[in-house]
Amino acid sequence: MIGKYLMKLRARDPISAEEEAAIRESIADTVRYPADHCFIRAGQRLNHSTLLLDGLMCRYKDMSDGQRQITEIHVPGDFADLHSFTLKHLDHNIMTLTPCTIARAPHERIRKLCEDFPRVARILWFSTNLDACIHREWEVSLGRRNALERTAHLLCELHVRLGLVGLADDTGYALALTQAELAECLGLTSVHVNRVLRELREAGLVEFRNGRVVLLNLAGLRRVAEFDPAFLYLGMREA
Amino acid sequence: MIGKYLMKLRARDPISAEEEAAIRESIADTVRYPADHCFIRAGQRLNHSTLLLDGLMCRYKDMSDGQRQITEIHVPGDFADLHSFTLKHLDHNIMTLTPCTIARAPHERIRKLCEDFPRVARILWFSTNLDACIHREWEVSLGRRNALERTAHLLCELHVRLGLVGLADDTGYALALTQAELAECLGLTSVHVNRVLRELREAGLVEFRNGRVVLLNLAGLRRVAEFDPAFLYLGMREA
DNA sequence: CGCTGCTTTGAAGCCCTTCAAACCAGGTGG
DNA sequence: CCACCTGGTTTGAAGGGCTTCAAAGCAGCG
Repeated sequence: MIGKYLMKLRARDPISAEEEAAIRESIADTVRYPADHCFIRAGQRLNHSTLLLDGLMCRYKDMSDGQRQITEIHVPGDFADLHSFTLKHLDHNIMTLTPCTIARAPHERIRKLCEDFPRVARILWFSTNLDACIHREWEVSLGRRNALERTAHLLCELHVRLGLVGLADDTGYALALTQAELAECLGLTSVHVNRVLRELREAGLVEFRNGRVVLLNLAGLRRVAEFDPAFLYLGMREA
Repeated sequence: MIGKYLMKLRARDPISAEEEAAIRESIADTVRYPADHCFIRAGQRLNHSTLLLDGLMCRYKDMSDGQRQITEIHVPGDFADLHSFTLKHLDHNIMTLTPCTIARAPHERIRKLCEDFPRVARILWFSTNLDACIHREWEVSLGRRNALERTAHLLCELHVRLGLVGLADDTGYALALTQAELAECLGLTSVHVNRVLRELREAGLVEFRNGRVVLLNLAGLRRVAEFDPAFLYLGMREA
């Protein structure tokens, strides 16, 4: 059930059988949400964290004029709000983009898990730091990359992150996002995202149609984005 | 010596005398760096974390064309690279913006501190999550706010963060940044930052001259930025 | 078979960049 | 003590990338 999560953890750190069992025990129940469902609001007091098992969700902030900025996309195997364990309420909303299955881990159980297994605590801490790495890379995209590079970069990022949990291969991956949602990630308008996607398609790099990203030329796409996956810390970190 | 750090922690969580002593013991030594000195490079293996005692520093990423994006500014009392405790190497560089005094905490001591004091561990974890909150707010600025709002927002953020450690008051604060460095935070050119600062000055909101931010109309500045300090988690989080 | 939501395209305009040059203050050496 | 240099600030003019506004096209679905 939480196999994708363990798969992702083990891509970066070894996990013993005992640790795995303890992690599994921290899950209380699983729930299904429909698409476009905002299930965590900024400021709301939280006492559990949400592990995404299936589907796509995002963190976002609303502007007063109705615009929104998505600050991170979550793929299966991500803890969408593990940071609420220390923050207790969030500075942003979280919503589903597609129908989702999630598992819930009460903060009380996470606390016990961390105290019993300090190494697991560091791994959980690491995973929230990884969210910050993704945020930083988005800051670079939003601040310094033009629309084409920025879009290409996001598609590369999602390719790697979905690949880690077996949901992407060399040919591409399923991505049930609208162009408007992409625009909300990229700090662009949906009109311009549409033009950029056309440009990427006509350049023979990538095609995004009917909820699927088809990689026509991955090396070329990465070159356009100047994509370096190092920010995702794929290898083992300890000696 | 690490008084500003404790001051900042206590703005958000109570710290007992015993915990304070343990935190103090995790510091090995203090060092001084000159201005504009890059002392941590992306990818470099790290075995200690850097607590900023005095001065300003920043995290930044370089682009291939020589541009850079600053992803966060650090003020005294900030752990500039506490995340290296779990990441072991960083995805970005860290450099001083002014001459700085820092204290160094070996990862080995942080590990012991966390295992002996799980509550302190959660507070340290919280503080890296707070960096992520700041990153998210910058994503919103870079993605959705125009140059005027974005600049105003950053000046408001620094006002609050410096105020927390006694380095800002109602009249303003010292900020030894160049307009080019501001531009690197804001995803703008220094030319445009200059024009925006003039606009803020002529609107009677804020004046930035000779390394000092003079607040002429804080309420007005916050209104322009639509600044809400909630993302900095100033209050106590626990019941 | 006509909604509804998403995609696509065109035309006009604006915010910010680029390029260029003048200005200014502080520090250094003749 | 001033001439010079250097790094930062300021301003102008032109251009471009992205937005805005508008409307047509298209697919899935009741």
